[in-house]
Amino acid sequence: MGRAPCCERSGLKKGPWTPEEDEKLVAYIKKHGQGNWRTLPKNAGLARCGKSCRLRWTNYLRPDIKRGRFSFEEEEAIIQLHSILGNKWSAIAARLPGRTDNEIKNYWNTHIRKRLLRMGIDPVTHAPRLDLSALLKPAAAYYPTQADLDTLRALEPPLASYPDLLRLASALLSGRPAAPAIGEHRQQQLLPWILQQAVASISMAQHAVAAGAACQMPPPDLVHNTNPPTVQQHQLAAAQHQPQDVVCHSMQPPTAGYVDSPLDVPALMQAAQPDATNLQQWNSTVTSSGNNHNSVGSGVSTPTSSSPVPRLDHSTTCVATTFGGGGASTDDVAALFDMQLSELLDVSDYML
DNA sequence: AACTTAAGCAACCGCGACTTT
DNA sequence: TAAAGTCGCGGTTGCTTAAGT
Repeated sequence: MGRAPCCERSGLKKGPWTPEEDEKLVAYIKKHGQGNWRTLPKNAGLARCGKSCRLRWTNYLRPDIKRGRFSFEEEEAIIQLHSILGNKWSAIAARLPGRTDNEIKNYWNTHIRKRLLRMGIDPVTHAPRLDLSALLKPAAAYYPTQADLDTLRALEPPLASYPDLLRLASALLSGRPAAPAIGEHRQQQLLPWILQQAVASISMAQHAVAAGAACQMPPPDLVHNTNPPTVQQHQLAAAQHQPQDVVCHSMQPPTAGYVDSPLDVPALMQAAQPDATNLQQWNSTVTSSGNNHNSVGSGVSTPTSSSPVPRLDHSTTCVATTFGGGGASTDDVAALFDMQLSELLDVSDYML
């Protein structure tokens, strides 16, 4: 069944198309229709192979092609369709009006695939690479506002440099043997709260710095500092210099809507050894400032607050996702959490 | 300002499926 | 029925541009 590749003929041009070539191709197809790609280039006066012409037309020149950034809805559709169809880009494109298979394929490889990997989801099987369902579900319940994301993204040093926060989160999620057991349900409920605290803490610290406060913490310009300020230090500094014109929506550990009984904070602090002292101070600062509504955090959102931005809704996104029983150990999850907390928050690409 | 690196995207290539002779 | 021809798909490459140093 041998067949010579159509582009092997000598003298045919390759590479980027010129505006003149585009014009010729469009004019010909408008007049004669697509017809026979093999004979089209010759008839249209193009020194190209038919394959190249077809590609140029279907991927770029076709009048019904939609240009510009993929919408959140389109991205959701791609993920869902891919979970069902796999790498059948043409089949996926057929369900997304105005988008080409090539465009979807490129977008998948450069954006979606990376994001799924960051979230611990295998982009091929759409299953978690570890058993992260317990992490992803509460993360999905937290809807960062644009202000939240701006705060986190502008953070110097980055969020990952806050060992106290990360350690607390890891301890809570791993349920270390030395600590009182923390139920899976509680762990799921705690993650959004931890993320909220991160945003609030950082925001408070930044307000303090902006106010030019003389405080007990090192200056924020610590990119190269091997000992970045602790959350506690930020909190202490911020508590002394709270602006009065902003309101924090929620600075308390989750109650209604999140947990069905009060948090046992001392037990959690015990779980967060060896930095329990720092964390206890930090946490008490956080919780005590929760009721006065004078604390800082211009955009800390609660699950019930309305958010102006598209929401990362895993219940929709993962509709066709199979959460297999990964069987990862709690240490695995803790290690992964240490590494990926900040990345789990990186949903800024969903912002328009 | 110059250089390096990374990201995005258009285009190419090889192959398989389908159609025609 | 088999060879030849055509088309379309998916993987990959390489160019361009933006961002970082």
